[in-house]
Amino acid sequence: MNINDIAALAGVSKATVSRVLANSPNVRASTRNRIQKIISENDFEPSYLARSLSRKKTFSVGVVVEEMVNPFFGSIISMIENVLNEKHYTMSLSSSNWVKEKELAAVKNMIRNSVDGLIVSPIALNSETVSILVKSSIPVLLLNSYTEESGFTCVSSDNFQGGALAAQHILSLPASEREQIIAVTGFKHQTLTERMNGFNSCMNPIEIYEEINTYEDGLDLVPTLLSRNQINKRKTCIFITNDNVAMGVEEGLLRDNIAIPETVRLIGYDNIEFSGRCRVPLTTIEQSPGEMGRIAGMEILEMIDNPGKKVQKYRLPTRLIIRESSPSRLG
Amino acid sequence: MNINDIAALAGVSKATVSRVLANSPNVRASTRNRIQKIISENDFEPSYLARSLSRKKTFSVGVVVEEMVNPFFGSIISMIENVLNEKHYTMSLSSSNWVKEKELAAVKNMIRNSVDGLIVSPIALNSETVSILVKSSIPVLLLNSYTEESGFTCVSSDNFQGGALAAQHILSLPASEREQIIAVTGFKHQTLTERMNGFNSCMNPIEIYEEINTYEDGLDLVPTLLSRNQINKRKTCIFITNDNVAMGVEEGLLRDNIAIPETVRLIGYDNIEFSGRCRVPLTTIEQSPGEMGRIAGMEILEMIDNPGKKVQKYRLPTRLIIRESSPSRLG
DNA sequence: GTTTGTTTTGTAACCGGTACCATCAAATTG
DNA sequence: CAATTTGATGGTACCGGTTACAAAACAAAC
Repeated sequence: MNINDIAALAGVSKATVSRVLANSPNVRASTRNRIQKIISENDFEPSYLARSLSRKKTFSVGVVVEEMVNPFFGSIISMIENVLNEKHYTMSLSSSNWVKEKELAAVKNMIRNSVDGLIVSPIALNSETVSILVKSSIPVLLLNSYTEESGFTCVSSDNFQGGALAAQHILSLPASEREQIIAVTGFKHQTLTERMNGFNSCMNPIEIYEEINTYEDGLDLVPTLLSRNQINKRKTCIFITNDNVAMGVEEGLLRDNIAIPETVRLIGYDNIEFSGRCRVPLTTIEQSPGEMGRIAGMEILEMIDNPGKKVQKYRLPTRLIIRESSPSRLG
Repeated sequence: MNINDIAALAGVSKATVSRVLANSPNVRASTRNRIQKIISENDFEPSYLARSLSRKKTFSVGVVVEEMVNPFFGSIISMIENVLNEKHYTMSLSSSNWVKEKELAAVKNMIRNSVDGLIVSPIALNSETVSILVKSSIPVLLLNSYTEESGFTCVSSDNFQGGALAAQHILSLPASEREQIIAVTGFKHQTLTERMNGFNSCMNPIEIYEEINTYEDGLDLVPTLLSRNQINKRKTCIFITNDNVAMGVEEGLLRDNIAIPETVRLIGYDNIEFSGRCRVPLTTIEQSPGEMGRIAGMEILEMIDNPGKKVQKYRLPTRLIIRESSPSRLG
């Protein structure tokens, strides 16, 4: 069942059916009604493939993120979808699972599918993906990533400020509560690096542990922490650039009967839903993934509608959430 | 830059370029090389829109779920995407956010976009969405939903068995540990109803609370629980058909200094990542969302390749995970 | 050097819409 | 009443590919 069939049934040309489909005013009311009746009687739905090809517009936006099973990206994606749907756009979603080849393939695929715009959360900024994006002729928005140089519109959290916020919280404590400072971060991703840069801009941790990426990594780090830093001897503050890892460290410490926050204070990052519900609720830095998604969605739509729009750099502020793993003061 | 431009540059007809694009063997090697050089020099990517229109095949599968910010659906979706990508299919994702109109719109949209197959996790089975799906001419797979009657292939967890498993765990306890049984469930969704049916098939809770859907609902339920059932007087087992809610109940009980599991035992459902990390780790029923996604993805691809394939009904078994909120025996 | 067979390439219809332009009837105007 | 405007509809090229079929090129056989 296609537009020709409907035209034949209605005894009109397909141009007229097309006008009805597009709600053009230049169709006599009686003709319109007749055609509409036939359309609904036959459950006819026009092919968006053909329409898109002809109109050179798909009303779809591609979204490529590092992972989906992650409440942070989940919130972003969900909000992007809401914004797009409101304007009758469709979202095409792919995840790279942190592998650059998959990211590149996903982006190429989106372009071949003629998306009207592209929102990408790149694994790295110096990648082939990004150089493809530079050449691309469609609007591109970088998510959760910030770059000064190129002509990209960026929407990211202010990770530097977030790291600084964590440091300032520690500095606000009495000196006796912060005899030694330790930082724990993950692999080399811009977001994590900036968090550490912000943190380090305010203080000098005695030790920085890198490549600690998962809950289990956090758990496994505890013995090292205890032996190398004797954190049960000196009042220690540990800043961990990721709540999930922080929960691992917390669990490890509790298993060794280290008192939180009396002996060790923990400051996480992300304010994931469960960081308020773990054994000792985490003091953490809150981002606004929903807001990031909302802005990214609105912005890409504006870029599509208005190709001359000038590049924007959004850096969303973060907030300190104080909980029991590191209260303002003890007791 | 399109296929005609490439053809002109190479001095051949577009049919020949099309053959090169499709890796047809019927092209002289020298011609093929010349064309391929021109293609890569110009970064030419064929339009999948045009190709799909012509081939009547999009290599895309639509997926409609209730929500995305949810580790259960996140795992499913992520695995579906993996399976599809492996076979060079694309996933189109939409979420209904539990509103039927959005679900219907999403499904219609997928169909208009000519997806080759559709995976839907329906909000309800007696909806307009499902009746559209019945009429649809493309392969449809119902996810997280089970229906005997119609010709749908279904992939779901065996929720009845899961509920029964929870009940059997309680029955395996000494009678002194289960003086009264309470059940807490959410809104009328097939999965939850079946969990309760399975549970009730083994025992009769003295009270069933319904429409308890969120962590906060769980938290708020505790005062009612205490006053109506005097759960601090009798050893009580509470079965809650959702871990997130169970964590709310747990938190509420702990705030009232009710001992878990000494006074009250909690049995949740889902085994979400954090149910092992909350204050008192939850005994719960584990599903296999990843496996569901894998099967759904493989199955829909087979249905697409082989339209005559007979309908399958997958019901994945669940497992009891025993943790501290209700151990096999106390102490 | 034809004839026949096999590759390789070109032509053109088609997929299912959109949109420009032409046509024609009805309505308005002088 | 003829001239002109307005409104509704039809004809058709086009979007960018694919593919059946025809034609041409080349190789092998007689």
